Amino acid sequence: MPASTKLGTGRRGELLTLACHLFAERGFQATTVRDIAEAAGILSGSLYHHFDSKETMVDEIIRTFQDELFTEYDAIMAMDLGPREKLAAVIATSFEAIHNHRDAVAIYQHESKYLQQFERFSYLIERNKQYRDILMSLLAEGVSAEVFREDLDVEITYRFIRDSVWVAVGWYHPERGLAASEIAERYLGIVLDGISRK
Amino acid sequence: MPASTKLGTGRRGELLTLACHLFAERGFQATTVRDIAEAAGILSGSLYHHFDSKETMVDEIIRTFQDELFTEYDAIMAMDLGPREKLAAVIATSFEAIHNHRDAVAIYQHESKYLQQFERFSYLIERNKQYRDILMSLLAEGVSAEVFREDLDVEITYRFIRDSVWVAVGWYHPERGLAASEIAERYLGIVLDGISRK
DNA sequence: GTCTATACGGCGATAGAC
DNA sequence: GTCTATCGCCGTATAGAC
Repeated sequence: MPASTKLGTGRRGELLTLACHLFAERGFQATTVRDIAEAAGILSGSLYHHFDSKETMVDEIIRTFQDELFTEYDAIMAMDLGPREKLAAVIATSFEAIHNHRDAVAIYQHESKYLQQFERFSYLIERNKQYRDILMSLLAEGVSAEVFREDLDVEITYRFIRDSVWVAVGWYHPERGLAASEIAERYLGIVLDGISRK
Repeated sequence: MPASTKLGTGRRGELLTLACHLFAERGFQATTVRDIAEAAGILSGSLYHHFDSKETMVDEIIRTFQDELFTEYDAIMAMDLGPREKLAAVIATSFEAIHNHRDAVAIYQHESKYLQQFERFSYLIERNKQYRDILMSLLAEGVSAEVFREDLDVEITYRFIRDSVWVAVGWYHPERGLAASEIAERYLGIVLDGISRK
């Protein structure tokens, strides 16, 4: 499946996909409405027939992506698995999201801090909390269940996993390398067992 | 030592420190020369008595920081230590850089990709190569010396360490938590031995 | 659904007075 | 070393014709 396919159908969806690609590549602020219009072969004024503003575009892109992603996380959390297996599934799902929605992940990764300052994007803060709850609860549960080290710093480990997974969007390009599932597996190998020889 | 202290003395250094802070907080593009001037209590035109352009400012900030950082890396690589100890020292030095030069690290972290497109900042690409050489050689040496796992994916591990160390600038604030050396130690605990209970 | 034309503001940068 | 004043450009967004 190509990246970023679910941004709606028709002309609106097409324009959103183009915008998504440009936002991911150049950054939200650095991408002008004229850039987006040019990529679509129209003039900037015509964009406003489809969207209220540039902010509306990025809003819709991020919302669509996050709604799908967290639906998948919820499904994993509802499964009858141990914390180690759930953590593995969450991480695998994250790498698959990078695979399937690379542009949207990149936008979220790079523009989230900037966009959070606007009321309109307050849901980004909610989603951050939700993601934090997922990872922290899995880590804590894993420590209790004695599958993770008893001296694990849950807070630092959470941040460490969160950051190191999502920044992979900066270098992971499935078409020129490993599949998402293989990357996830190797990543898990490091996080779970470390790089030291036993 | 407070963050970002070595940006020169006198008025020029003061202005650079202010700019450094704003660039780190709001981003390079989102920070206007008027913002910087206002923070300094002067008008935007007056800035041009000290600097050619906004680009000159960020250039000087990044160069100063990187020159110091890589001097430290070079010193570590020249020491008579094994790969595991050198890796530990490189990582500890990186966390100390986040501690001592948080703003400069944030700027490098967030603006590097954007700035690299200008010839003026081609040294950023050189520095990336240099950093990659340091980590990759340590990892490869560690595998040969049988201190790291023989099946280690050196390329992925390099990216993983690079990314996860530097993104810590987004959340690590020494004044409200652990010292840099303690963070480095816990980080190393995860990377070297993983989170699984043995 | 797109174009023409344009408003309006903020941007980086400059020249010369003080 | 700073201020006054301003230039020229480009940003988002709008109104109305086609």
